Amino acid sequence: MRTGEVAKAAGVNVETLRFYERRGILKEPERRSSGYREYPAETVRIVRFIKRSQELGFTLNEIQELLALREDDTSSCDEVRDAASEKIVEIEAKLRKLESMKHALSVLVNSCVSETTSRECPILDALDDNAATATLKSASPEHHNGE
Amino acid sequence: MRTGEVAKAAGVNVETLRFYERRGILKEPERRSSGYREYPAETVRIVRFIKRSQELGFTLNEIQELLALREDDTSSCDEVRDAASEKIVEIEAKLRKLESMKHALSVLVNSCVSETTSRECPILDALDDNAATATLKSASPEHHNGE
DNA sequence: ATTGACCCCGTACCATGGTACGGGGTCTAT
DNA sequence: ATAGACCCCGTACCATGGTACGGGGTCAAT
Repeated sequence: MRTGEVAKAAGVNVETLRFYERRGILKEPERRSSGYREYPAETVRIVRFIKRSQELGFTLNEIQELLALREDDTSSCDEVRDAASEKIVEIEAKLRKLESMKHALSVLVNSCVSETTSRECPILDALDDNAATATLKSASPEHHNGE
Repeated sequence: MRTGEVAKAAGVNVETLRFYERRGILKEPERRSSGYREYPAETVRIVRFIKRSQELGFTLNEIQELLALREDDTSSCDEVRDAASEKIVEIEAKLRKLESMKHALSVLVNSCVSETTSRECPILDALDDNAATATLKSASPEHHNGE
């Protein structure tokens, strides 16, 4: 497939493909004698994967790691397994946060349905992971500077 | 609370608070006669909410909308309910994607445990939402340019 | 009344993730 | 053989979400 085809099928800009290649997230495809890139069909799926992953809050670096897990025939199986497990943990954390966010919004919707005014804001409540009390303590220097 | 206190408690930079204020995502706090900002304790929770939401792939604009849902006493309850419902739908979509991603990684981990080589990459599979066939069709101009 | 920790403000800069531009070759169809 | 659609490359630019800087005022303790 040529760049335009891949781009269209994946719903991205042609430039984006070039960008991903420069970034190293897509590996360099074959070239025709003319210099045109010739992508394997798989590329479309990879690009979609990237886009979806981004929507879920993964950075390109993280996505690159995820993609590295496949095609990692050479390196040890243990490494791959560990890396994947780590990602699973991250994903589970995201799932929990989303769930609590969803819950908060549900409460909001319901309170809204039942009464016509006067609801207390559940949004912040539900997203305190250490809950209520933490607010007043001011301490706990929990940097999540991570990555 | 003063800026430094809020920043520390929320685990962000002081500059970030100023930035959020400029951006309009945090409303302008009271000022002392000296010009010092005097934040309500609640601000800490708001800022944490922002940070967590970002990790889940929400943009500051979206987060601003979410925050607008609380404290929307003035406007109609219907509006708030609708907006919240909309967000819930978005969140559910994210949840599904994360689940399928998690599943893909689990498959990877398991295949890795059982055999020591030769696994076919489940990562891309699991994240095709329209699955396999879509790849070869090239058509379906499904822009998710969203917003 | 001065030192140190904190706050103010404006402005500049940074990384990430692209997008756009523009001059040029390629490829197919007429 | 020439137009129109596509591709190449490099470089510049953009929005988002901050961070850093620097010159200056504030505040509490000594």
